Amino acid sequence: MEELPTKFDHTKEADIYRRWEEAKAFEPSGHGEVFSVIMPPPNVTGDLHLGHALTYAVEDTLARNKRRRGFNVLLLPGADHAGIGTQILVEKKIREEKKISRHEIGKKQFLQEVEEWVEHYLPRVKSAIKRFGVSCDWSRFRYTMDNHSKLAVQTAFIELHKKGLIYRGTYLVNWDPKLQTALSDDEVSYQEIPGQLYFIKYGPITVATTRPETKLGDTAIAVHPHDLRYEQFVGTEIEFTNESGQKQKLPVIADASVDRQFGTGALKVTPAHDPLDYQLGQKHKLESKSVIGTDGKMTTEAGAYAGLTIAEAREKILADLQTHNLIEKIIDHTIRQPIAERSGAIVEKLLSPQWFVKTTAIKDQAHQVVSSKQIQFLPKSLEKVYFNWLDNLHDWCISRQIWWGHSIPAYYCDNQPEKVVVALEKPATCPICNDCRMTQDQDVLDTWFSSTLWPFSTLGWPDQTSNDLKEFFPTSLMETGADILFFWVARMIIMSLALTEQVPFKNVYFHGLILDKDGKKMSKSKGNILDPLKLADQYGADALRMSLIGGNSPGLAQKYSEQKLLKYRNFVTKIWNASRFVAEATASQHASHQQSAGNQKLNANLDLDDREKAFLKKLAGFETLHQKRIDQFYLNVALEELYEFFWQDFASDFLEYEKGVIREAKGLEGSKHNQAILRHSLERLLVIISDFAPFLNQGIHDTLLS
RNA sequence: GGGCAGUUAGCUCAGCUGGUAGAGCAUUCGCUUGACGUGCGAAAGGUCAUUGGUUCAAGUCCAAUACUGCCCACCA
Repeated sequence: MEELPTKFDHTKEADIYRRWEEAKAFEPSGHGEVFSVIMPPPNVTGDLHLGHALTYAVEDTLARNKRRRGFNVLLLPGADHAGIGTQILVEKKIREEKKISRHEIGKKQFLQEVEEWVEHYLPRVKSAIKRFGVSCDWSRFRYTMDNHSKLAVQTAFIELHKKGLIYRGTYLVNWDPKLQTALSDDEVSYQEIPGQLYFIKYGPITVATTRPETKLGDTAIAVHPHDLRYEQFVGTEIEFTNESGQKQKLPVIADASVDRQFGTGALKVTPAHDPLDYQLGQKHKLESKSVIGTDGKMTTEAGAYAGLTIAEAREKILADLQTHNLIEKIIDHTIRQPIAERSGAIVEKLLSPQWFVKTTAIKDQAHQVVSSKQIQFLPKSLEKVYFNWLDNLHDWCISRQIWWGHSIPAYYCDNQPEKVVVALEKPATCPICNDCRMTQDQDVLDTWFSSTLWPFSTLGWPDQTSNDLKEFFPTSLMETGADILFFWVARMIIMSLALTEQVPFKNVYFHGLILDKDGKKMSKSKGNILDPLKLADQYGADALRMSLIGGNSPGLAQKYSEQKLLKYRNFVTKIWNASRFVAEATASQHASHQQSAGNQKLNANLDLDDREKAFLKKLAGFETLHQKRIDQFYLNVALEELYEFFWQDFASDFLEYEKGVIREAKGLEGSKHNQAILRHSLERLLVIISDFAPFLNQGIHDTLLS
């Protein structure tokens, strides 16, 4: 008899996947209860990290479990065009390779470069997903910039506009001076840095500010209505000497939002460059004076300071104030600086015409569907985080002044540029002036706009007659990282309610961040990235999948190291060898019975001893509990228990026992039933294992149990 | 300033609806040349962060405290 290999050859995994794919094993069966999962589309930038691998492992394990139990399973793969992210990378590429900027290369040529980039990376993303063994339906693969997605995005924009949920207006937005685009609130993070608080004399009133250069855009002084120190000035105009030595006048207003404790209790109001000041300006009908431009330099409104960078302007204005003895004092003060998450630039708040989604109009509904359990979060604690986000929600700025993204179906009248028509096609003649050819909006949409339509745009929306939409929507589960709760999950809920009047999914499983072994975030700059593809090649995809699932608790961060991988690599080897033993010990018996593959019915006439009865009972109990764990999404617990049961109860105890009996019996006949039970038990366990380690299961059946 | 989470063996972490603490790795001892890039058997190691409460019974529920991490927020 030829020697069987003593370990699973994971280099064959890709071949196994190819066979599955050819057999079209992953398309929905068309019958049974529906289980639908739309996979989070990874960025086409091509970098898959361990978080992606974890997502795939969880989704695939669940999908395989449901599929083998007769569910009608849809697992739909896709990829995201990643607007700003991709644009930054392509800009970097042409800067390095061609030594030119995107402005030099021009929009048309630049987009060509992006398309080439995508063509290069998209296949990589697909093959990575395959490498992890994900049993998704490739015939339904979608990309956020494919033609159908474009139609969905345009339609969504138009419908929301019709409903009054999308509007255009000039508001204070987050401006990234480096990328030259507006950003949403969620794309801005804040860092605390040491700074100064300047006490500047405005005649009789001294105000405290961290940003003296915005002084040029002041249009009022605000104080608290009950502040006795300033009561006499409220409603009047104060006159004072300004930085240029000139006399200047500003009105004094009273507003309860002013903090009496801070600084001097008096606030200089710069409506064009600060959120609170902006609100004050709206409320008190103040003029707005934009002194900082989109290029991050002072505008002509800034007079003598025009053209200076913000830093230069600050320096000069402080010097000028000093000259006129207008600085009372300077103290150290920690300031919160807004940073653009993508580019790292310091974000400026400035007035700019942009498109917005009126998310605030849907937030009550968005709150309700979660509090009423129409959507369940796991872990539940994230519901509070979600509610908190909704409570603080502002409308969502969706226009971006970049090039790579979905275009906006809005057309301006050339004669009256303030007039706009929103439509799928550019009107042949302008319905406003009946004269011009109209110009399309040059901006593109925030990447997340198309992402938020994903649960239904992938299923055929806006085509209401789509079978997939009818059958699989709302989807059963969304599995993703807790870090994109706001960016994505919350907005999917809002957009789905606004456009389909349904929830997008019934369950959300959030996994936590995967950290390195020291508990640090993995990032390229730190050089502590573990590449899941390399790990899969080194240890096998099954071991990788199990190591990620085994260490994951919903919502909690996990420290990850190759040590965890070793545990499951050994588990794979253990399963292989237990199967190898059973195969060898039962080969002749098995053949003589000519059992058909998959027939796991145990002959009822077999005479079982107590030990065997006990084991089979324990096995049945384990199977029941295991399925319960899976149904509750406790995959980590389910896997750990499987590990224990297989290794201890099956391999070390039961298998060793039967091995002894079979050896004793020597002759085949004497141990026939022991062999049958052993084989039967193994096959039952392999069924469960196949959810977690599909390649291994396939390999065992191909090589050992065939 | 507000919120959320974590704190369990040396390390990494499990522990569902409360009932005399578990795994992997590391350590110690023994065994094993035919399933097992090893495995098997055994040992050692924890007052489950602290304090108080509920209970016949708490790592598990409640309250407070401490430390760590994360998120949110218009103190200019």
